[in-house]
Amino acid sequence: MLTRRFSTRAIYQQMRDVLAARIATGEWKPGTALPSEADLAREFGVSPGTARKALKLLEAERLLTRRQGHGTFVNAPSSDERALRYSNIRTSGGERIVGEVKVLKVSEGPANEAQRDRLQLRSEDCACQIRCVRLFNGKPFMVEEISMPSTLFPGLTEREDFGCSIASLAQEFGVLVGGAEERLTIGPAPRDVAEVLGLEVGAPILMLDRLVHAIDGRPVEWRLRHADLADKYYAANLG
Amino acid sequence: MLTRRFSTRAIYQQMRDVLAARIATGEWKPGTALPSEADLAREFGVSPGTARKALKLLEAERLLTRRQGHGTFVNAPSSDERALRYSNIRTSGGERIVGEVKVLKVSEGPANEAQRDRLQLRSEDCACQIRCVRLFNGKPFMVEEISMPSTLFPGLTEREDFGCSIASLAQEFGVLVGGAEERLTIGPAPRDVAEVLGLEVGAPILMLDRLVHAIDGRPVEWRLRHADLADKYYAANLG
DNA sequence: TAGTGGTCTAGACCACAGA
DNA sequence: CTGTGGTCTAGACCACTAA
Repeated sequence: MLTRRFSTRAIYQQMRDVLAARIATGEWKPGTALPSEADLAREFGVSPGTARKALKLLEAERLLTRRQGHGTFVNAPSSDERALRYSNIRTSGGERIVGEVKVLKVSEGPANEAQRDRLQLRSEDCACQIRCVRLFNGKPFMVEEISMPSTLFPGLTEREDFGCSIASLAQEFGVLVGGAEERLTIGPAPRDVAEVLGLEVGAPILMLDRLVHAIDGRPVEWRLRHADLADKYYAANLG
Repeated sequence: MLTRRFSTRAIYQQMRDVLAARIATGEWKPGTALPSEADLAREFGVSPGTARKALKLLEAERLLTRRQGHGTFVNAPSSDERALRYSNIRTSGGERIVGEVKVLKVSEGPANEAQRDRLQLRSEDCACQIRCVRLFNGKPFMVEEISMPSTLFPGLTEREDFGCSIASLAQEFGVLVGGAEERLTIGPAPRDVAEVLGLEVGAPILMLDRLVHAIDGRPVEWRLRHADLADKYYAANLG
Protein backbone atom coordinates (compact mmCIF):
# COMPACT_ATOMS: atom_id res chain seq x y z
CA MET A 1 0.00 0.00 0.00
CA LEU A 2 1.74 3.11 -1.25
CA THR A 3 1.06 6.38 0.47
CA ARG A 4 2.41 9.87 0.51
CA ARG A 5 2.32 10.09 4.28
CA PHE A 6 5.89 8.83 4.73
CA SER A 7 7.53 10.28 1.62
CA THR A 8 7.59 13.55 -0.28
CA ARG A 9 7.95 11.52 -3.44
CA ALA A 10 4.76 11.27 -5.48
CA ILE A 11 2.95 7.94 -5.26
CA TYR A 12 3.20 7.24 -8.99
CA GLN A 13 6.97 7.79 -8.78
CA GLN A 14 7.31 5.41 -5.83
CA MET A 15 5.27 2.87 -7.73
CA ARG A 16 7.44 3.31 -10.81
CA ASP A 17 10.52 2.61 -8.67
CA VAL A 18 9.01 -0.62 -7.34
CA LEU A 19 7.96 -1.79 -10.79
CA ALA A 20 11.39 -0.88 -12.23
CA ALA A 21 13.04 -2.92 -9.50
CA ARG A 22 10.92 -5.93 -10.41
CA ILE A 23 12.17 -5.62 -13.97
CA ALA A 24 15.77 -4.98 -12.96
CA THR A 25 15.97 -7.99 -10.66
CA GLY A 26 14.31 -10.27 -13.20
CA GLU A 27 11.25 -10.88 -11.05
CA TRP A 28 9.37 -9.85 -14.17
CA LYS A 29 11.13 -11.47 -17.11
CA PRO A 30 11.34 -10.04 -20.65
CA GLY A 31 8.24 -10.81 -22.68
CA THR A 32 6.12 -11.27 -19.57
CA ALA A 33 2.69 -9.69 -19.49
CA LEU A 34 2.12 -7.46 -16.47
CA PRO A 35 -1.11 -7.55 -14.48
CA SER A 36 -3.69 -5.13 -15.82
CA GLU A 37 -3.83 -1.51 -14.67
CA ALA A 38 -6.78 -2.31 -12.45
CA ASP A 39 -5.04 -5.27 -10.81
CA LEU A 40 -1.85 -3.30 -10.20
CA ALA A 41 -3.89 -0.45 -8.76
CA ARG A 42 -5.51 -2.88 -6.33
CA GLU A 43 -2.18 -4.47 -5.40
CA PHE A 44 -0.61 -1.10 -4.60
CA GLY A 45 -3.71 0.34 -3.04
CA VAL A 46 -3.86 3.30 -5.42
CA SER A 47 -6.39 4.52 -7.94
CA PRO A 48 -6.26 3.26 -11.55
CA GLY A 49 -5.17 6.70 -12.77
CA THR A 50 -2.14 6.69 -10.51
CA ALA A 51 -1.11 3.19 -11.54
CA ARG A 52 -1.51 4.27 -15.12
CA LYS A 53 0.86 7.21 -14.60
CA ALA A 54 3.56 4.89 -13.23
CA LEU A 55 3.17 2.56 -16.21
CA LYS A 56 3.38 5.49 -18.62
CA LEU A 57 6.69 6.52 -17.06
CA LEU A 58 8.15 3.06 -17.54
CA GLU A 59 6.89 3.00 -21.10
CA ALA A 60 8.69 6.30 -21.77
CA GLU A 61 11.82 4.75 -20.28
CA ARG A 62 11.48 1.94 -22.83
CA LEU A 63 11.12 -0.73 -20.15
CA LEU A 64 7.54 -1.58 -21.05
CA THR A 65 5.46 -1.81 -24.20
CA ARG A 66 1.74 -1.20 -23.90
CA ARG A 67 -0.84 -2.07 -26.50
CA GLN A 68 -4.51 -1.32 -26.29
CA GLY A 69 -6.56 -4.50 -26.24
CA HIS A 70 -3.43 -6.58 -25.69
CA GLY A 71 -1.66 -5.73 -22.46
CA THR A 72 1.57 -4.42 -20.93
CA PHE A 73 4.77 -6.35 -21.62
CA VAL A 74 8.35 -6.23 -20.35
CA ASN A 75 10.87 -5.25 -23.04
CA ALA A 76 13.98 -7.41 -23.25
CA PRO A 77 17.24 -5.49 -22.86
CA SER A 78 18.24 -7.13 -26.14
CA SER A 79 15.15 -5.76 -27.93
CA ASP A 80 15.74 -3.18 -30.65
CA GLU A 81 13.90 -0.65 -28.53
CA ARG A 82 16.51 -0.91 -25.79
CA ALA A 83 19.65 -2.31 -27.41
CA LEU A 84 19.77 0.07 -30.38
CA ARG A 85 18.87 3.09 -28.29
CA TYR A 86 22.37 4.52 -28.47
CA SER A 87 23.34 3.22 -31.93
CA ASN A 88 23.41 6.36 -34.01
CA ILE A 89 25.81 5.37 -36.76
CA ARG A 90 24.05 4.40 -39.95
CA THR A 91 24.89 3.34 -43.46
CA SER A 92 24.42 5.95 -46.15
CA GLY A 93 21.23 4.03 -46.89
CA GLY A 94 19.93 4.86 -43.44
CA GLU A 95 20.19 1.46 -41.75
CA ARG A 96 21.43 1.28 -38.20
CA ILE A 97 24.89 -0.26 -37.93
CA VAL A 98 25.51 -2.55 -35.00
CA GLY A 99 28.42 -4.59 -36.30
CA GLU A 100 30.36 -7.40 -34.68
CA VAL A 101 32.48 -6.69 -31.66
CA LYS A 102 36.02 -8.02 -31.23
CA VAL A 103 37.49 -7.51 -27.77
CA LEU A 104 41.13 -6.44 -27.82
CA LYS A 105 41.88 -6.03 -24.15
CA VAL A 106 40.19 -6.22 -20.77
CA SER A 107 41.65 -4.72 -17.64
CA GLU A 108 40.66 -3.48 -14.22
CA GLY A 109 42.34 -1.22 -11.71
CA PRO A 110 42.28 2.12 -9.92
CA ALA A 111 40.36 4.65 -11.98
CA ASN A 112 42.44 7.24 -13.75
CA GLU A 113 41.63 10.93 -13.60
CA ALA A 114 39.44 10.96 -16.71
CA GLN A 115 37.45 7.97 -15.51
CA ARG A 116 36.96 9.44 -12.04
CA ASP A 117 35.78 12.67 -13.58
CA ARG A 118 33.34 11.17 -16.07
CA LEU A 119 32.03 8.33 -13.91
CA GLN A 120 31.92 10.36 -10.69
CA LEU A 121 34.26 8.03 -8.84
CA ARG A 122 36.30 8.72 -5.75
CA SER A 123 40.07 8.43 -5.80
CA GLU A 124 40.07 4.97 -4.24
CA ASP A 125 37.47 3.54 -6.68
CA CYS A 126 38.33 1.07 -9.40
CA ALA A 127 37.17 0.86 -13.01
CA CYS A 128 36.84 -1.90 -15.58
CA GLN A 129 38.26 -1.03 -18.96
CA ILE A 130 37.54 -2.78 -22.22
CA ARG A 131 39.12 -2.01 -25.53
CA CYS A 132 37.45 -3.39 -28.60
CA VAL A 133 36.96 -2.91 -32.30
CA ARG A 134 33.71 -3.01 -34.23
CA LEU A 135 33.47 -4.54 -37.67
CA PHE A 136 30.88 -3.90 -40.34
CA ASN A 137 30.79 -6.42 -43.18
CA GLY A 138 34.01 -7.83 -41.79
CA LYS A 139 35.82 -4.51 -42.00
CA PRO A 140 36.88 -2.66 -38.84
CA PHE A 141 35.41 0.85 -38.64
CA MET A 142 35.46 1.83 -34.97
CA VAL A 143 37.72 1.40 -31.96
CA GLU A 144 36.13 1.67 -28.51
CA GLU A 145 37.56 2.28 -25.07
CA ILE A 146 34.88 1.40 -22.53
CA SER A 147 35.07 2.27 -18.83
CA MET A 148 32.67 1.12 -16.13
CA PRO A 149 32.69 1.47 -12.34
CA SER A 150 33.91 -1.79 -10.77
CA THR A 151 31.50 -1.37 -7.89
CA LEU A 152 28.52 -1.58 -10.25
CA PHE A 153 29.91 -4.50 -12.25
CA PRO A 154 31.72 -6.84 -9.84
CA GLY A 155 33.59 -9.59 -11.61
CA LEU A 156 32.95 -8.09 -15.03
CA THR A 157 36.48 -8.67 -16.26
CA GLU A 158 36.08 -12.42 -15.80
CA ARG A 159 33.40 -12.52 -18.48
CA GLU A 160 34.04 -13.80 -21.96
CA ASP A 161 31.35 -12.17 -24.06
CA PHE A 162 31.08 -8.39 -24.24
CA GLY A 163 29.33 -8.38 -27.57
CA CYS A 164 25.93 -7.53 -26.15
CA SER A 165 24.60 -4.03 -25.66
CA ILE A 166 25.19 -1.99 -22.54
CA ALA A 167 21.48 -2.34 -21.77
CA SER A 168 21.80 -6.14 -21.59
CA LEU A 169 25.13 -6.10 -19.79
CA ALA A 170 23.92 -3.65 -17.15
CA GLN A 171 20.71 -5.52 -16.53
CA GLU A 172 22.68 -8.70 -15.74
CA PHE A 173 24.03 -6.68 -12.83
CA GLY A 174 20.61 -5.34 -11.90
CA VAL A 175 21.13 -1.90 -13.43
CA LEU A 176 18.65 -0.30 -15.83
CA VAL A 177 20.10 2.22 -18.23
CA GLY A 178 18.42 5.54 -18.92
CA GLY A 179 19.62 8.68 -20.69
CA ALA A 180 23.01 9.36 -22.24
CA GLU A 181 24.97 12.28 -23.57
CA GLU A 182 27.37 12.16 -26.45
CA ARG A 183 30.01 14.61 -27.63
CA LEU A 184 31.38 14.50 -31.15
CA THR A 185 34.58 16.03 -32.43
CA ILE A 186 36.96 15.52 -35.31
CA GLY A 187 40.53 14.65 -34.52
CA PRO A 188 43.62 12.96 -35.93
CA ALA A 189 43.72 9.18 -35.62
CA PRO A 190 46.26 8.04 -33.02
CA ARG A 191 48.70 5.40 -34.19
CA ASP A 192 47.06 2.47 -32.41
CA VAL A 193 43.64 3.37 -33.77
CA ALA A 194 44.93 4.01 -37.27
CA GLU A 195 46.59 0.59 -37.35
CA VAL A 196 43.43 -1.23 -36.36
CA LEU A 197 41.23 0.68 -38.79
CA GLY A 198 43.73 0.58 -41.64
CA LEU A 199 44.09 4.35 -41.86
CA GLU A 200 47.08 6.63 -41.99
CA VAL A 201 48.27 7.96 -38.65
CA GLY A 202 46.76 11.40 -38.14
CA ALA A 203 43.96 10.88 -40.65
CA PRO A 204 40.83 12.85 -39.69
CA ILE A 205 38.45 10.68 -37.74
CA LEU A 206 35.25 11.07 -35.74
CA MET A 207 35.73 10.93 -31.98
CA LEU A 208 32.66 10.09 -29.90
CA ASP A 209 32.58 10.55 -26.15
CA ARG A 210 29.50 8.96 -24.62
CA LEU A 211 28.29 8.75 -21.05
CA VAL A 212 25.38 6.45 -20.21
CA HIS A 213 23.41 6.94 -17.00
CA ALA A 214 21.23 4.55 -15.03
CA ILE A 215 17.56 5.49 -14.73
CA ASP A 216 18.36 6.84 -11.27
CA GLY A 217 21.02 9.12 -12.74
CA ARG A 218 24.19 7.31 -11.69
CA PRO A 219 26.88 7.19 -14.40
CA VAL A 220 27.09 3.63 -15.67
CA GLU A 221 29.39 3.60 -18.66
CA TRP A 222 31.84 5.92 -20.35
CA ARG A 223 32.80 5.13 -23.90
CA LEU A 224 35.46 6.86 -25.96
CA ARG A 225 35.35 5.92 -29.60
CA HIS A 226 37.20 6.60 -32.81
CA ALA A 227 35.11 5.94 -35.89
CA ASP A 228 35.83 5.92 -39.59
CA LEU A 229 32.66 7.40 -41.10
CA ALA A 230 33.33 6.39 -44.70
CA ASP A 231 29.95 5.59 -46.34
CA LYS A 232 28.26 6.20 -42.99
CA TYR A 233 26.73 9.03 -41.02
CA TYR A 234 25.83 9.86 -37.46
CA ALA A 235 22.10 10.40 -36.92
CA ALA A 236 20.87 12.77 -34.23
CA ASN A 237 17.27 13.37 -33.29
CA LEU A 238 16.48 16.85 -32.02
CA GLY A 239 13.14 16.12 -30.25
CA MET B 1 -17.36 22.98 -27.22
CA LEU B 2 -15.04 20.19 -28.28
CA THR B 3 -16.49 16.76 -28.78
CA ARG B 4 -15.46 13.45 -30.18
CA ARG B 5 -18.70 12.96 -32.04
CA PHE B 6 -17.47 14.61 -35.25
CA SER B 7 -13.83 13.56 -35.17
CA THR B 8 -11.81 10.46 -34.45
CA ARG B 9 -9.13 12.71 -33.05
CA ALA B 10 -8.99 12.73 -29.25
CA ILE B 11 -10.46 15.81 -27.57
CA TYR B 12 -7.22 16.78 -25.88
CA GLN B 13 -5.47 16.67 -29.24
CA GLN B 14 -8.11 18.85 -30.87
CA MET B 15 -7.77 21.26 -27.99
CA ARG B 16 -3.99 21.29 -28.36
CA ASP B 17 -4.39 22.20 -32.02
CA VAL B 18 -6.65 25.14 -31.19
CA LEU B 19 -4.33 26.41 -28.47
CA ALA B 20 -1.29 25.98 -30.73
CA ALA B 21 -3.06 28.03 -33.41
CA ARG B 22 -3.66 30.83 -30.91
CA ILE B 23 0.05 30.89 -30.21
CA ALA B 24 1.05 30.61 -33.87
CA THR B 25 -1.18 33.47 -35.00
CA GLY B 26 -0.08 35.70 -32.15
CA GLU B 27 -3.52 35.81 -30.56
CA TRP B 28 -1.64 34.77 -27.43
CA LYS B 29 1.57 36.78 -27.34
CA PRO B 30 4.89 35.61 -25.83
CA GLY B 31 5.01 36.14 -22.08
CA THR B 32 1.23 36.14 -21.80
CA ALA B 33 -0.37 34.18 -18.99
CA LEU B 34 -2.99 31.72 -20.19
CA PRO B 35 -6.32 31.30 -18.40
CA SER B 36 -6.17 28.69 -15.66
CA GLU B 37 -6.82 25.01 -16.38
CA ALA B 38 -10.29 25.30 -14.91
CA ASP B 39 -11.18 28.35 -17.03
CA LEU B 40 -9.88 26.71 -20.22
CA ALA B 41 -11.82 23.56 -19.37
CA ARG B 42 -14.99 25.64 -19.05
CA GLU B 43 -14.31 27.52 -22.29
CA PHE B 44 -13.84 24.31 -24.27
CA GLY B 45 -16.56 22.43 -22.47
CA VAL B 46 -14.26 19.64 -21.33
CA SER B 47 -13.19 18.30 -17.98
CA PRO B 48 -10.17 19.80 -16.19
CA GLY B 49 -8.18 16.62 -16.72
CA THR B 50 -8.63 16.81 -20.48
CA ALA B 51 -7.62 20.47 -20.60
CA ARG B 52 -4.60 19.58 -18.52
CA LYS B 53 -3.56 16.92 -21.01
CA ALA B 54 -3.66 19.44 -23.87
CA LEU B 55 -1.56 21.89 -21.89
CA LYS B 56 0.97 19.18 -21.04
CA LEU B 57 1.38 18.43 -24.74
CA LEU B 58 2.11 22.06 -25.53
CA GLU B 59 4.56 22.21 -22.64
CA ALA B 60 6.40 19.17 -24.07
CA GLU B 61 6.48 20.98 -27.42
CA ARG B 62 8.20 23.89 -25.66
CA LEU B 63 5.41 26.32 -26.53
CA LEU B 64 4.31 26.82 -22.92
CA THR B 65 5.96 27.02 -19.54
CA ARG B 66 3.92 25.94 -16.52
CA ARG B 67 4.81 26.69 -12.93
CA GLN B 68 2.88 25.50 -9.91
CA GLY B 69 1.44 28.39 -7.98
CA HIS B 70 2.30 30.79 -10.83
CA GLY B 71 0.48 29.93 -14.02
CA THR B 72 0.91 28.92 -17.65
CA PHE B 73 2.89 31.25 -19.94
CA VAL B 74 3.58 31.48 -23.66
CA ASN B 75 7.25 30.95 -24.55
CA ALA B 76 8.73 33.47 -26.96
CA PRO B 77 10.24 31.92 -30.10
CA SER B 78 13.36 33.90 -29.17
CA SER B 79 13.53 32.28 -25.73
CA ASP B 80 16.45 29.96 -25.02
CA GLU B 81 14.01 27.11 -24.69
CA ARG B 82 12.92 27.52 -28.30
CA ALA B 83 15.71 29.37 -30.09
CA LEU B 84 18.59 27.21 -28.85
CA ARG B 85 16.70 23.97 -29.34
CA TYR B 86 18.74 22.96 -32.36
CA SER B 87 22.05 24.59 -31.36
CA ASN B 88 24.22 21.62 -30.58
CA ILE B 89 27.67 23.05 -31.20
CA ARG B 90 29.42 24.03 -27.99
CA THR B 91 32.75 25.39 -26.90
CA SER B 92 35.15 22.92 -25.30
CA GLY B 93 33.98 24.53 -22.05
CA GLY B 94 30.46 23.31 -22.74
CA GLU B 95 28.73 26.60 -23.57
CA ARG B 96 26.28 26.69 -26.43
CA ILE B 97 27.59 28.60 -29.44
CA VAL B 98 25.12 30.75 -31.29
CA GLY B 99 27.45 33.20 -33.01
CA GLU B 100 26.70 36.10 -35.31
CA VAL B 101 25.25 35.44 -38.70
CA LYS B 102 26.48 37.13 -41.88
CA VAL B 103 24.30 36.58 -44.92
CA LEU B 104 26.26 35.94 -48.10
CA LYS B 105 23.52 35.37 -50.64
CA VAL B 106 19.75 35.16 -50.86
CA SER B 107 17.94 33.64 -53.81
CA GLU B 108 14.65 32.09 -54.77
CA GLY B 109 13.58 29.89 -57.61
CA PRO B 110 12.39 26.46 -58.68
CA ALA B 111 13.48 23.85 -56.19
CA ASN B 112 16.34 21.63 -57.25
CA GLU B 113 16.20 17.88 -56.87
CA ALA B 114 17.80 17.78 -53.42
CA GLN B 115 15.44 20.46 -52.14
CA ARG B 116 12.38 18.74 -53.56
CA ASP B 117 13.48 15.49 -51.97
CA ARG B 118 14.26 16.83 -48.52
CA LEU B 119 11.43 19.37 -48.30
CA GLN B 120 8.83 17.13 -49.96
CA LEU B 121 8.14 19.61 -52.75
CA ARG B 122 6.56 18.97 -56.11
CA SER B 123 8.43 19.69 -59.29
CA GLU B 124 6.71 23.04 -59.85
CA ASP B 125 7.36 24.31 -56.29
CA CYS B 126 9.85 27.02 -55.48
CA ALA B 127 12.36 27.30 -52.65
CA CYS B 128 14.10 30.17 -50.89
CA GLN B 129 17.81 29.67 -50.48
CA ILE B 130 20.07 31.54 -48.09
CA ARG B 131 23.79 31.16 -47.82
CA CYS B 132 25.45 32.55 -44.74
CA VAL B 133 28.44 32.25 -42.49
CA ARG B 134 28.47 32.09 -38.71
CA LEU B 135 31.14 33.82 -36.66
CA PHE B 136 32.23 33.05 -33.13
CA ASN B 137 34.34 35.73 -31.45
CA GLY B 138 34.59 37.40 -34.83
CA LYS B 139 36.02 34.30 -36.51
CA PRO B 140 34.04 32.39 -39.14
CA PHE B 141 33.55 28.74 -38.20
CA MET B 142 30.53 27.55 -40.16
CA VAL B 143 28.99 28.02 -43.60
CA GLU B 144 25.28 27.36 -43.99
CA GLU B 145 23.10 26.70 -47.00
CA ILE B 146 19.48 27.11 -45.92
CA SER B 147 16.49 26.03 -48.01
CA MET B 148 12.85 26.74 -47.25
CA PRO B 149 9.63 26.15 -49.19
CA SER B 150 8.53 29.42 -50.81
CA THR B 151 4.91 28.56 -50.20
CA LEU B 152 5.43 28.56 -46.44
CA PHE B 153 7.50 31.75 -46.42
CA PRO B 154 6.06 34.12 -49.04
CA GLY B 155 8.21 37.19 -49.56
CA LEU B 156 10.99 35.83 -47.39
CA THR B 157 13.75 36.89 -49.77
CA GLU B 158 12.74 40.54 -49.41
CA ARG B 159 13.71 40.48 -45.74
CA GLU B 160 16.88 42.07 -44.44
CA ASP B 161 17.52 40.25 -41.17
CA PHE B 162 17.98 36.50 -41.10
CA GLY B 163 19.97 36.51 -37.90
CA CYS B 164 17.14 35.17 -35.78
CA SER B 165 16.46 31.51 -35.10
CA ILE B 166 14.30 29.38 -37.34
CA ALA B 167 11.76 29.24 -34.50
CA SER B 168 11.34 33.03 -34.62
CA LEU B 169 11.44 33.25 -38.39
CA ALA B 170 8.87 30.52 -38.86
CA GLN B 171 6.51 31.97 -36.28
CA GLU B 172 6.46 35.29 -38.15
CA PHE B 173 4.84 33.26 -40.92
CA GLY B 174 2.51 31.48 -38.54
CA VAL B 175 4.45 28.23 -38.44
CA LEU B 176 5.47 26.51 -35.22
CA VAL B 177 8.55 24.31 -35.42
CA GLY B 178 8.68 20.88 -33.86
CA GLY B 179 11.15 18.04 -34.19
CA ALA B 180 14.23 17.83 -36.38
CA GLU B 181 16.70 15.25 -37.59
CA GLU B 182 20.35 15.82 -38.18
CA ARG B 183 22.95 13.75 -40.02
CA LEU B 184 26.64 14.25 -39.43
CA THR B 185 29.50 13.20 -41.64
CA ILE B 186 33.10 14.15 -42.21
CA GLY B 187 34.09 15.39 -45.61
CA PRO B 188 36.62 17.49 -47.45
CA ALA B 189 36.00 21.24 -47.45
CA PRO B 190 34.88 22.49 -50.89
CA ARG B 191 36.80 25.48 -52.21
CA ASP B 192 34.14 28.08 -51.51
CA VAL B 193 33.71 26.87 -47.92
CA ALA B 194 37.43 26.62 -47.30
CA GLU B 195 37.95 30.19 -48.47
CA VAL B 196 35.33 31.58 -46.12
CA LEU B 197 36.56 29.60 -43.13
CA GLY B 198 40.23 30.14 -43.81
CA LEU B 199 41.03 26.48 -44.29
CA GLU B 200 42.85 24.56 -46.98
CA VAL B 201 40.72 23.17 -49.77
CA GLY B 202 39.92 19.54 -48.95
CA ALA B 203 40.65 19.89 -45.24
CA PRO B 204 38.49 17.53 -43.16
CA ILE B 205 35.38 19.28 -41.93
CA LEU B 206 32.12 18.40 -40.22
CA MET B 207 29.10 18.34 -42.51
CA LEU B 208 25.70 18.70 -40.88
CA ASP B 209 22.49 18.01 -42.72
CA ARG B 210 19.46 19.13 -40.73
CA LEU B 211 15.77 18.97 -41.48
CA VAL B 212 13.35 20.87 -39.25
CA HIS B 213 9.65 19.95 -39.21
CA ALA B 214 6.60 21.94 -38.16
CA ILE B 215 4.63 20.57 -35.22
CA ASP B 216 2.20 19.11 -37.75
CA GLY B 217 5.06 17.25 -39.44
CA ARG B 218 5.51 19.35 -42.59
CA PRO B 219 9.17 19.94 -43.53
CA VAL B 220 9.96 23.58 -42.84
CA GLU B 221 13.68 24.06 -43.29
CA TRP B 222 16.61 22.15 -44.70
CA ARG B 223 20.06 23.26 -43.69
CA LEU B 224 23.33 21.97 -45.07
CA ARG B 225 26.30 23.13 -43.07
CA HIS B 226 30.06 22.87 -43.08
CA ALA B 227 31.60 23.49 -39.68
CA ASP B 228 35.15 23.83 -38.43
CA LEU B 229 35.02 22.10 -35.03
CA ALA B 230 38.35 23.41 -33.72
CA ASP B 231 37.99 23.91 -29.94
CA LYS B 232 34.35 22.92 -30.23
CA TYR B 233 32.22 19.80 -30.09
CA TYR B 234 28.79 18.65 -31.15
CA ALA B 235 26.54 17.65 -28.25
CA ALA B 236 23.88 14.99 -28.70
CA ASN B 237 21.36 13.93 -26.11
CA LEU B 238 20.27 10.32 -26.30
CA GLY B 239 17.08 10.56 -24.20
C1' DT C 1 -17.24 -12.10 -26.03
C1' DA C 2 -14.09 -10.94 -22.38
C1' DG C 3 -10.40 -8.23 -21.14
C1' DT C 4 -7.03 -4.77 -22.24
C1' DG C 5 -5.33 -0.03 -22.49
C1' DG C 6 -6.99 4.88 -24.15
C1' DT C 7 -9.93 8.55 -23.13
C1' DC C 8 -12.84 11.33 -20.28
C1' DT C 9 -15.33 13.01 -16.24
C1' DA C 10 -16.01 15.64 -11.91
C1' DG C 11 -14.69 16.12 -8.24
C1' DA C 12 -10.86 16.29 -3.95
C1' DC C 13 -6.68 17.81 -1.48
C1' DC C 14 -1.95 19.55 -1.57
C1' DA C 15 2.32 22.50 -2.52
C1' DC C 16 3.64 26.58 -4.07
C1' DA C 17 3.93 31.63 -5.49
C1' DG C 18 2.57 36.14 -5.12
C1' DA C 19 -0.18 40.12 -3.31
C1' DC D 1 -4.99 34.87 1.81
C1' DT D 2 -6.16 33.63 -3.04
C1' DG D 3 -5.29 31.32 -7.08
C1' DT D 4 -2.23 28.38 -9.57
C1' DG D 5 -0.64 23.88 -11.20
C1' DG D 6 0.51 18.93 -9.27
C1' DT D 7 -1.42 14.91 -7.48
C1' DC D 8 -5.02 11.62 -6.61
C1' DT D 9 -9.55 9.39 -6.61
C1' DA D 10 -13.29 6.43 -8.41
C1' DG D 11 -15.71 5.84 -11.43
C1' DA D 12 -17.51 5.85 -16.86
C1' DC D 13 -17.37 4.68 -21.79
C1' DC D 14 -14.77 3.54 -25.97
C1' DA D 15 -11.43 1.16 -29.29
C1' DC D 16 -8.91 -2.47 -29.87
C1' DT D 17 -7.16 -7.45 -29.57
C1' DA D 18 -7.39 -12.18 -29.25
C1' DA D 19 -9.67 -16.38 -28.18
